[in-house]
Amino acid sequence: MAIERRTTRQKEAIKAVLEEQAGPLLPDDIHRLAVKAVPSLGIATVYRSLKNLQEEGQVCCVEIPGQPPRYERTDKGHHHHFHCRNCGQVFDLQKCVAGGLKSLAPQGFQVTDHEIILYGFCKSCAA
Amino acid sequence: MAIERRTTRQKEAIKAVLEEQAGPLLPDDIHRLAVKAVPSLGIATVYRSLKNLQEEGQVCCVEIPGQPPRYERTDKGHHHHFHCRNCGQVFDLQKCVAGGLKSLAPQGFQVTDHEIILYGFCKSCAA
DNA sequence: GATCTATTGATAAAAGGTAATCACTATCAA
DNA sequence: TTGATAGTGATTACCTTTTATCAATAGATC
Repeated sequence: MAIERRTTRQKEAIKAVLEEQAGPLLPDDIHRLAVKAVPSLGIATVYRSLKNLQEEGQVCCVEIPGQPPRYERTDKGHHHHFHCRNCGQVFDLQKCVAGGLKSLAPQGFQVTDHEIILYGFCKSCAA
Repeated sequence: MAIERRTTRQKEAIKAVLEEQAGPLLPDDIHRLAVKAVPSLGIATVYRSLKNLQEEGQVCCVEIPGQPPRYERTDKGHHHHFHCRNCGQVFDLQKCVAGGLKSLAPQGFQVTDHEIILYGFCKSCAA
């Protein structure tokens, strides 16, 4: 039998944080933000909830090279990310240049998907 | 005073492996290949040499999201990578669509560099 | 060849992020 | 309200990659 899922303040707080925030967040960021709603929230619960939300398809993992995984809602559609070299924050990009990408692969290679990451300085840090 | 650098069979073997191989390699791959030339080679020496070669600018680090760092020569110029979802190998791509990329960033964002990673199946694994 | 000391190799240990444990709490159907 | 049990929180354990340790080895200079 499938495990009976219960609604808890902790899960709701974690989901709310992911709803509100635009870009992908680190487990630690999520914890720091969700603690405001549920002060007793432990980091273990954040990891557990993220795992569950991933299994349920509500949340997905975003990996920036050399950094631990971040998490974001899956309902944002295909997009890529910008990583600020100053503040470390990750922002969503709206558009995608996927069109020409497949042509980059050598003959015989089969491209199923791709990742584009821009690096630089975000609006606040560039100023 | 700067540290006096000595030429050793170990360092030569590690550099040779990086010369011969096309794509970026994991420290463990480098070790496995270089051991053929210097059977006593330890993994610690691979890490030490990679660190030195990086400082000297001869080698740079390639990071595929969710994977440990790989290393490759710096003399290959600007290029990106293809990661095979089957065999896990990483291949170099020759071309780059950098042209349109800066337009992806929001107003006020300053793009300094970028990363493109294609995923799929390499020639051998697609067959 | 002798000497100095950078380098090595085996190992232990660190670092960073994640998962397991377990007693306690709180959800929810009855 | 009650009872069964999913969920929680603090902590420990874990896992993988990387670095530190240290006695032994081996380049480079004379």
